[in-house]
Amino acid sequence: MAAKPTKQSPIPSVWARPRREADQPTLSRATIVREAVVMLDAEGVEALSMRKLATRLNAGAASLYRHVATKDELMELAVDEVAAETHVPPADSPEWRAAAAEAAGSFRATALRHPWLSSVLGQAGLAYLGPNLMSFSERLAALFTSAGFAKPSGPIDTLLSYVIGMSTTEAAWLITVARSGETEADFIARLMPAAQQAAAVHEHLAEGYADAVSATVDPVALRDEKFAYGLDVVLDGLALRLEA
Amino acid sequence: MAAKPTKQSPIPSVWARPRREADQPTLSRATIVREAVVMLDAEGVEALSMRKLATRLNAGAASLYRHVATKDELMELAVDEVAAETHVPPADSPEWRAAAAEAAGSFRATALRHPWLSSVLGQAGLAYLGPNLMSFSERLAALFTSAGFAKPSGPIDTLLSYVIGMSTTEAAWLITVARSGETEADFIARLMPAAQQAAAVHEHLAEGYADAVSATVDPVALRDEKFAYGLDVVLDGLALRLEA
DNA sequence: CGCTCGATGCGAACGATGTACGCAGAGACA
DNA sequence: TGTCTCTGCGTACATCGTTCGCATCGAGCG
Repeated sequence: MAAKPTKQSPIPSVWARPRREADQPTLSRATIVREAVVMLDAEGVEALSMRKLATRLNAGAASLYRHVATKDELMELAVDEVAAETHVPPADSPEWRAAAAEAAGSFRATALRHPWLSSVLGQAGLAYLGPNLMSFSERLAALFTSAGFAKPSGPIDTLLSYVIGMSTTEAAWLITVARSGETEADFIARLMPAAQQAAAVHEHLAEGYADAVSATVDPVALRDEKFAYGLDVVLDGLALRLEA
Repeated sequence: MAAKPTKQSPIPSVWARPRREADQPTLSRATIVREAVVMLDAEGVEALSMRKLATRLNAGAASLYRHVATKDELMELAVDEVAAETHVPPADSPEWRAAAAEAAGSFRATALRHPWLSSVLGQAGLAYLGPNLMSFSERLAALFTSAGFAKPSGPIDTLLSYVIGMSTTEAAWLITVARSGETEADFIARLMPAAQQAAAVHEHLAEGYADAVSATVDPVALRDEKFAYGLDVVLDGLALRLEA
């Protein structure tokens, strides 16, 4: 609605009156959250303001508050919205390790697809009660109990902590890269001198950086590998617990 | 300096002129960062504004920008400031597992002491190059290489990811609790009905919540235990890698 | 001793933000 | 036709991060 009415209210005619526009359905919690996610993906967390979001929806800023109590609440809804993208294999799959690995990878993938997610997860208002995150946990619980763990909360928390921690770090890195406007490889190349200088005092770190400089490989593959390594470590540790 | 001069510049007398106050040394990057940490600890991340911080330092808001380029930069400095509180045992300690566990616990402790840390870590501007965080990594690298790992970056990233993930979750929870003004136990009690209802649809989760309700134990001890479990899992996984 | 100069502090202002208030129109049901 | 509820929104307020230009200070130098 509201196809920008002119400043002064004009002739009070039915025809001049703004008509509900059919293309943009109506303002609703769902449309608001969906558009918020689009904006967050496109411009990051600090570019999302209630006013800009409202403008995108052909609405006034105050209108949003009819469907959403507060911006923080909007954020929680946005988190749960993208949580729907995660995928956990069914519990009856024969190999629990592969299933857990796939669930973990799926979480990481959505966290990297929506890098703002990680910044928001650390914020206060717990979105952990949202239906989609809930069902993610539930499916993990099903997976681990069917795998033989007596109490699945231990494995769940361990796996999720690792995945969240790694994804947060990666997402923060990706945001920084994106902000530079360069490709990841170029950004790394430009950052190396400073990093090396900062690491020069620390013998063990300097060694690692020296390696990194020679390896001009695909940075994406490098991150994938790093994630896989830690994931394997965690799953190994869990497997050990399964035999007792 | 500047003990609030009166609005109109009064009689231009030496005695009326504001004098440098000796008790509050001077405005400097160090004092600013230190006070910022105090405010963050006391009132959380959203309560820290440049104006309020300046007022606390008997200064004008604009003055802060002589020592700090931007608020984001201040935050990075604050992160590195508290990173100095972490502790890693010397590399030559006989038992690398105990040493790694102590380092991890130390990180978690400071993350819980400064719950705003986790929210900021997920934010963009990488503070990972700060000197204190650097030396934390360095000491971890020393520890793991001395333990026998060929390339310490794998274990470091794995361990840190787990610790960061778990601490972030815990800190977010603690912030929510603190905001309620209740004790953690009371808050849990008040939250249980809603959580149970939300979990009711999910059979495996409902089970876990049923457990939690009967266990009216110390919530702090429960969190400690949860952290220790996951930490053991990670260290077991790493130990496995050491034998190959 | 007097002058200059760079460093430091800050009042005021700008644009943007999240949100409260109260009115206006629209559809439902009497 | 009249009333009531729901939805949209113009306006306003307090607060925010940050910039600009000026005032002040102390050190160095002639």
